[in-house]
Amino acid sequence: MRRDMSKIRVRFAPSPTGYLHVGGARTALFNWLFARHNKGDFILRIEDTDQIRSTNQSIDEIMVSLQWLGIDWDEYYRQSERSDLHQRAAEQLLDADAVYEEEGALWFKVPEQGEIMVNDLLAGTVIFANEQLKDFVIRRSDGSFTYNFACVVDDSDLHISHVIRGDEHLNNTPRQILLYHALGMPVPKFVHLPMILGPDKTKLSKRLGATSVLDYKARGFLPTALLNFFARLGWSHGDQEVFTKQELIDLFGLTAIGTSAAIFDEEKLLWLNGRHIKLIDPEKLVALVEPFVIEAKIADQIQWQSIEHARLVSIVTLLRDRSHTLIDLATAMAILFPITFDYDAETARQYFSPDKINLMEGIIAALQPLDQFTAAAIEAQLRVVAAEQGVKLKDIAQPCRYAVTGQTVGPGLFHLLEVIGKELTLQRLSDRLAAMKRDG
RNA sequence: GUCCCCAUCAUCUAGUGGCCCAGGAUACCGGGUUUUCAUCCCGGCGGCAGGGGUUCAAAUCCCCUUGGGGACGCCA
Repeated sequence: MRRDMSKIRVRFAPSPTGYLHVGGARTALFNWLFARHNKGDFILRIEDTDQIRSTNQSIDEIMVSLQWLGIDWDEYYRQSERSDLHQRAAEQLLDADAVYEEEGALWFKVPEQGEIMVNDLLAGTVIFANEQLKDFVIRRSDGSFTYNFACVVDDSDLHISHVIRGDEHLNNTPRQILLYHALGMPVPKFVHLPMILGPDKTKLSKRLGATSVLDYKARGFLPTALLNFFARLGWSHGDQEVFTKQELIDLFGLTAIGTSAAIFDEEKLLWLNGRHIKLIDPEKLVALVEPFVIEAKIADQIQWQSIEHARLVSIVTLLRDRSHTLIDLATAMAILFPITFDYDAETARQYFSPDKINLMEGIIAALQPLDQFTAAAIEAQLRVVAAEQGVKLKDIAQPCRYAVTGQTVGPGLFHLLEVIGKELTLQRLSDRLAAMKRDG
């Protein structure tokens, strides 16, 4: 087989012992961006040599997570299916007298003297003394191969050009280099990424929870926002904060990666998600928010489909300015559906007091005759009512808004009413008026 | 304990010896715009961990201290 040896080939090599968390996702992203930027290959290799802890469910979840993020791979391998390769390499070391057997396990002999130099593209040259490395197992007594060994054999066999991985692997690197040398294989370039720490400043762990990529999906984050956020944890491009996926690919480079660990700050992610929600095509936003509307039981499938598509596009365009997540957006969309609001007693006293009955009647009378229920027409009519009643526009707008949306805050009222539609608007206003008369 | 890595506002970061008595972003606090809230715009708060060097000049280079993190498995 011929290969272009200069081609950039990187891999993401997760162990399938749990879900994909944000630290792993960031590592995957940096590898992927590096590959895509350089027109190289991105390989997904599942490191499932720990047969006890590895699960298929975990493999599925990792793949689903990556797919959702939009990180696609060019090749896929499972380390456990490559044991023939590992076995041959082990025998090669056995023949070379580089390993010895003890209690059924195969141990690699580390020279007692000397030192091993790691040339990391980020950390620079790091020197390890052999004496503190100690011999290590490459094949367990059950016949399976350990991480350090399988990793080296696979990276070598797959012609990985750059090993881009978390900082916590830096200490493994001298052992791996020793293995490359013993196997007579070329050593790839190493890039050890600074870690992502939790809010407590310790290593992100699966035990801590809430760091799963899929959790962020469920909480209404956009994959592009997450990608953007992950990229900015350690990587930067001047003062730019918001990046599209394509910009990330175009601009990404190893030299712009920092060296210190970063803490995962959800506040900023929330802000960034809001920015991406404003950036995305409204048509796509409609499709993205639908499952959240259904999930939250704001509307069922039938009700959702009963709304004209154009109205859905209009409403998300109006509502997205104040949405940080798709859940925010879905929640705000409740006004489109025939639900009853829980009017807060105190707020209702303010807007629906008996002295407001004339006002409410005026609003209804003004909107009732409109044939074209458009924002412009609604605004014109409501301004007339305000003038006639001798009050400010807000004194009309707020009671009207509260009656029709159950909220005191929201998008511009005229456009909002247009999207909600004449029927629902008038029905809600009439219901309120009736209640005001009854209670008053 | 041993080894390794790291060190600019609370947080993410720009900064590769002079352009920096340090810039941007989030958060927070004011103000403006608006029918409300948000968005948006303007302003404010806030940092080069400490100490030694090197240099005409250091956030930037070197050393030490301190602090933080990681690794020390027949886990990955």
